[in-house]
Amino acid sequence: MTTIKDIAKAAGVSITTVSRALNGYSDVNEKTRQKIMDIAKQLNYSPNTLARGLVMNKSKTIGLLVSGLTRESAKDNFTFEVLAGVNEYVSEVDYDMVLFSTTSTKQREKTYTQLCRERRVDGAILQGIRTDDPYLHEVVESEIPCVLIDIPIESKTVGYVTTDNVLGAKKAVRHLIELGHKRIAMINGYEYAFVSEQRVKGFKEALIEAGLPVREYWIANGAFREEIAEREALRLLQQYPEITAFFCASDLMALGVIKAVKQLGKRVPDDVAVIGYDDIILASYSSPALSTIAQDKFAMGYEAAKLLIDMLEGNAQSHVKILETELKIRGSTVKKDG
Amino acid sequence: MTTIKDIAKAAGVSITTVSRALNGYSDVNEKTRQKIMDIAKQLNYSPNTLARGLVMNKSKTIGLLVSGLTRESAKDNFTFEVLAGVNEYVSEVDYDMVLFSTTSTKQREKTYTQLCRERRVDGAILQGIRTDDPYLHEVVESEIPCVLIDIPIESKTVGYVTTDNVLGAKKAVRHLIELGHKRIAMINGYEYAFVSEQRVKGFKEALIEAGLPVREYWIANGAFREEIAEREALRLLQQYPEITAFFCASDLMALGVIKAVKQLGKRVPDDVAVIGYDDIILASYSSPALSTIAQDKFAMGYEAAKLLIDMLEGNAQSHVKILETELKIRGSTVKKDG
DNA sequence: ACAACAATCCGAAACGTTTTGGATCATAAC
DNA sequence: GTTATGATCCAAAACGTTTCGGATTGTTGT
Repeated sequence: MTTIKDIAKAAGVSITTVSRALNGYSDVNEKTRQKIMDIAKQLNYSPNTLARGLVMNKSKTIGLLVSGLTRESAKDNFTFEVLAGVNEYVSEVDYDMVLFSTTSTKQREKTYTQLCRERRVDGAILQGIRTDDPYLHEVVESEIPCVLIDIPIESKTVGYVTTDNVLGAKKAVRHLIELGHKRIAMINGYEYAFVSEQRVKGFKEALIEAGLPVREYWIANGAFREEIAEREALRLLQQYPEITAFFCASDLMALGVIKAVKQLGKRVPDDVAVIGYDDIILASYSSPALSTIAQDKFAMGYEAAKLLIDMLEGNAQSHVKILETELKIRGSTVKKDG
Repeated sequence: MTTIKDIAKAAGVSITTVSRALNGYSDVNEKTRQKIMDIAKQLNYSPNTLARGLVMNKSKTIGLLVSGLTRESAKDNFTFEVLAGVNEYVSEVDYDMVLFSTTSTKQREKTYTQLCRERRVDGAILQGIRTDDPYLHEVVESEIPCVLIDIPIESKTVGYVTTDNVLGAKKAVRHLIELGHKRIAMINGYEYAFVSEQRVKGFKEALIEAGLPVREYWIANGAFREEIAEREALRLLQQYPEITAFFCASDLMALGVIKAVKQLGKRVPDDVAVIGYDDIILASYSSPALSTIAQDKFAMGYEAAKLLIDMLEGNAQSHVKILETELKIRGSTVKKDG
């Protein structure tokens, strides 16, 4: 592996000059620079990022900390698309991305902070972690710059990107109401998710706006899991057969709800309408296709990376980025007659 | 950030001793070791991997080179699951993974090899790259240890993991034949994919085994893309209405074929049976649910990482790992009557 | 002729580790 | 009493880069 030293020897200059030539400093003669560049190419030189990182005290690497990078999480292509978005921006600006995950079977004994510090990442993006995750506060309180996805914490070193989940939920519920639904239930995620708080808030507000009663007992938690949502929907439908529509805090749960409806011999959307949240791939392929609130997951990753790197390089205007959501009407919601 | 030097000072020993104590060498007194460990913990010490990597000349990091980490590729959860598998093993053995992708809009001007050498990855896993990708040979010919997914190249530094695609294809076609199909078409991927070569081989062998004619003009390339497969299937079905079944080299293409069949007013599986390959998430959610040859994508990633790291640490028995496939029968194939 | 200045170069230190090749000392063997 | 042995420690070099503070020229202005 050729080093700066080899180039220096071949070019008959000092390593200082080689370094400065390669890095575009102005105090090196254009002719020597050319010569050095040529030799570097000819010797097939690649700089050693470890050495550089060591002396510069930064690695041009960011960490993506995700929880739940499991076999099953493929269904929910959220993580994947965020990852793709992060990767996209990161490679545009010549950073690298290293992936950390907590779901290894033998629970990793090192904390996020330790991981970040050992690997000398310049900053981190956190995706999919619960608000009660102990690591969350550890990271936030450490001085490692980070941006959170869907958790609104802001400080000198932490920012976040999210969507307006209250508004998103409202859009969904208003849509159901416009279709003529008056008896709407909700399957939420779990307590320790910021988006859950927000979406249920939007749900209630939309009902109130329309002059409809808010029935707490028509709100159930599905833990963002398909089967649990199915079970809860089944329970609600049996207990309260008058329900005509479901608003779900995730598409995966909406799919579970659809199963529950079918299981009771009812039809979607004619007997019970269902609307989800996220717009995962499955949403448009299920039958009936799922109406949903679409989030641009790729953009969330992209913007998170952009925000983080802007913060790292000291040119971040703001530490928060709110993205738009969009109502997608498909087959699982339809005008209610009668 | 506390260093080994701080610990040395605090403990009143040399940095050598600290290093050796922390790394479990035997030539340090148990009492001093304890003291050093305590101080290290108390000072919240994390080793600097950059420095370590620099002197040891290895980074305990592997690169995952994927092509096609785009928004759209989420449909095809192949990449994601492989990634999850790689991540799983890598974190089990305390390595790290950095992601490289070629699909950045502004084509990354650096080659894979340069990326690998700059970032000082110890080895690389290549997934989803075509056999005619110029980078492929570059990587294979460089001395960077790597393992390929679904490309059978083997050398002192190169290994691969794949499945038996000939057998897999045979299983699929035999299944169709057993159901009574005699006029079977195939939608393949593209020329520059090893798996395509193999699957079409299996397709033909299965036909011959059963004494059925091989009609080259019933084999079309769908480029692993849903719309292209749909178009090709449409063309074939119009030109040869006698076709009663399709074997597709990927599930995504199979979904396209199903669309084509429906578009012609025919039904799946009654008029035309369709079987895919991969067992992506969508397969079990589409309607009808797609029969397919399942590959354990997570395991492929896991085994690739294991193989690579075994190679790196000099204890790889073999450089190749072949995984099993499994026929999954769902709604898109059914006993043919008449 | 001399000072001032710009252009171009370089030596050496620094970053935080690991490792080599001893040094020191106490104990055991002769 | 001397020597060998083992236990425990350490100084210094090395990894490949960046950068600080100057050194060496040649040119310009007076």
